[in-house]
Amino acid sequence: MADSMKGLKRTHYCGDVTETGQEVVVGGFVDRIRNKGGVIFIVLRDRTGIVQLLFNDKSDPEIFEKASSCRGEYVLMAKGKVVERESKNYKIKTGLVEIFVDDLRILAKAQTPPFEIVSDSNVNEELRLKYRYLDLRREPLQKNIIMRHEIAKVTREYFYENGFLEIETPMMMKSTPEGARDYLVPSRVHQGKFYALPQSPQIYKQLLMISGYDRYIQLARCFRDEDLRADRQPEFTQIDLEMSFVDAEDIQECVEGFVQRVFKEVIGVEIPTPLPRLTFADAMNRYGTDKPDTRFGFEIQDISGIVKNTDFVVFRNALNEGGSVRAINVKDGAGTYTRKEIDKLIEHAKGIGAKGLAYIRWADEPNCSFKKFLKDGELETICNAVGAEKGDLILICADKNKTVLSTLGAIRLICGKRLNVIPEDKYNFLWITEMPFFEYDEESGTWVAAHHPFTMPMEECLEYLDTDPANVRAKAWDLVLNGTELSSGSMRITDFELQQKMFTALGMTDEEIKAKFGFLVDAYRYGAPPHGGMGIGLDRLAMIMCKADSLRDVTAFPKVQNASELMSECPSTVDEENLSVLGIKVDIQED
RNA sequence: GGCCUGGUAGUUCAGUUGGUUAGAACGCUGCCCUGUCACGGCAGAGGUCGAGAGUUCGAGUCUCUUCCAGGUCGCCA
Repeated sequence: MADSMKGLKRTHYCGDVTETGQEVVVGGFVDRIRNKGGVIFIVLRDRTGIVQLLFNDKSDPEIFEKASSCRGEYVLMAKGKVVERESKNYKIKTGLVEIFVDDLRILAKAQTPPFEIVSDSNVNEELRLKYRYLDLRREPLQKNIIMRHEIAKVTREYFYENGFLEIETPMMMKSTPEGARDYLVPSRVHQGKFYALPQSPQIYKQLLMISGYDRYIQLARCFRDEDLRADRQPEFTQIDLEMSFVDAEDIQECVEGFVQRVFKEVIGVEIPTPLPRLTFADAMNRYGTDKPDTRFGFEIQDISGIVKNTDFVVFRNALNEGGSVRAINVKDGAGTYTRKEIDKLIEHAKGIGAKGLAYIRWADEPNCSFKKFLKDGELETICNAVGAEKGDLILICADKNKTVLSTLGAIRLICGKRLNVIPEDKYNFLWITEMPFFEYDEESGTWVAAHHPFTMPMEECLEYLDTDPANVRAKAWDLVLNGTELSSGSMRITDFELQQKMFTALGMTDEEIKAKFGFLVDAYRYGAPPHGGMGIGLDRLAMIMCKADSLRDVTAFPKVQNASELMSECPSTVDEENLSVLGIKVDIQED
C-alpha cells in the first residue's frame, strides 16, 4: 500500500526552492538517487525543475530506510527544512540548497520505465510515442508544451485587447467535397448521412461577419484526412480570425502586430514591422517555392538566354519545348563536394521529377559535367552570369518551368541545410502576395480554384476571368516564416453577382452551388460588410518558436505518419452492434 | 501509391570476407560506501539479431517477401 498524503499540503514547486531556513513541502517524481551508504540524496522533479532531498541515517532511521527503498520515477511527497548545501552545485537553480527531510511519503511506486527519463534522450521516437505519458515527463517536451500554452495565452490577450470576440463554431458540420478529404462522423438519427469535422471554420466565420460580429477569433481545432509530414498533423489548431470593414492591408497590419507581440513576450525576440513582401510570381522565380526560406542565398537564376546557343541538347530541348534553363550557385564550399555527394543531389532531383541536373563544380578549376558540348568561352560566360567563383557549385536544371523551379527550390534547401548556412536564431517573416486564383489541374486538364471559391480576385484581374485564367490573381496572401507556411488569408467575395460569376468560372452548375453552399449564398443576399481573414497555424508557430523539427514535439499526443496514435492504437475497429445502430456495414476492398 | 533511410540486450550502438559461446556503454538487481550531484567500487541478471521464406556444411551478415517507424514526392480548395 502506498502512503497517503494526509496532513501534508504542497507549499512549493521543486524549481522554486531556493531560500534557506523555511519549512517546505514538495511533491514530484524521483529523478535520481545517489546513495552514499550513510547519507542518501534523492533528486525530486516536477514541471518547474529539480530539488535535492537529503536523508541522514543518524537523524531518523525509519525515514532513512524508506528513502533507501525508493527507485526511479517513484512519486514522493517530502516535508523538511531548506538548508544550505555543504558543497554547492552552481549549474542548477536550486543547487545551493537542499531539503533536510523529516517526513517522507511514497505516494506511488513505479516500474522501471522502458527508457530513461532524461533531457538529452535520443531514444527511438516510436518507443517514446508508445509511452507518450513518460516522454512528456522529459524536460524538453515539458518546455515545449508550456511554451505552447504561453503562445496561446498571448494570442488570446492580443486579440481580445484589439476588440475580437472569441466565438465557438461547430465541430460537426456539412461535408464539402472540395479540397482536403474530410473526416466523417456518421449520424445515428439520420442513417446513411454524415457530418464532417471542420477542415477550417471558414464558412462559419464568414457567416459571423454577415451576422455583424465584426471581429472574430477562435483557437480552432481543424481536421484534414491527408497524409502527414513533419509539419502536418491530421488534427491541428488554427488561430482563426475574420474582420469586417477592412481590406487586405488592415488584416496584415493586425497580424503583424500579433507576431511582434507573441515573439516579444514569449521568447523576447523583436520582429521589425512592416514585414517584407514578395509576390507569388517573384517567390517562385527566385526560390522555386511559395514558402521561401530567406535566411540564406543560393537564389535561382534564369540562364536560358545565355545557354540558348550551346550545343547541349538537354538545354536546347527544354527551351524548344517552352521550358527554361535555370541555375543555383551554391557557395560556402560546395565546390569541393565529391562526385558521390553531387550524385546524391541529382538522385534527389530525379525523385522530385527532374530528368537530372547539370553541374559546374569549381574546386580548383571549373569542372563541368557538359563541357564537351560547350564552345570556347561558354563555360566562363555561364560562370560569370551566375556570379561563380572558386569554391562554388553551380547546379543547372533544364525542363518545364514548373519542374525546374520546384527542383531547384528543393535542392537549394537541401544544400543550405547540408552546408549549415541557415542561421538558427533568425526569424524571417515574409508575406507572399498576389497568389494565383486558378491552378491548372493536369489530371482533368481544367483550371480549378486555388483557394476556396469565396476568395476575392484582384479587381484589375477580373477582365481575364474568362479569357486568361493563368493571369488572374487573388486577393489572397500567405505568411511564411523561415520556409514554413504559417498562415493563409484572403478577402472574401461579398458581392452576390460577382460570386455567381466566380462559380460559373469554376464550372459549377446552379444545382451544385445550391447543394454545396446554398445557405451561404443565400446569406450573402442579406447584406455583408466587406470582410476577410486569416488562419494562423498555432502548431507550426509553436514548432518554430520552440526550435522543434516536428509538430510532434509541440503536440502533447500526436499522430504518426499513417495518422494512427501509437499509444492508444487508434483508430480501431468498432463492434458490429455499434455499427448497426449507425446503419453502417464495413466492406474493406482488398487490393 | 512512388522514392530514400532505419529496425541487434530495457535503451543507445558496435559486430570484419558468411565461420567458435553475439559485445560495449547506460539502465536494472544485490552488496559496500556520511557530501554526492551524469557519484564511486564489486558482483550479477538480461538477446527468437523486427517477422517469414530462400541460398549455404554454416546467416546478425547474402537474396526475396512482409511488418513497423521516419523523411520526402503525389496529396494538403
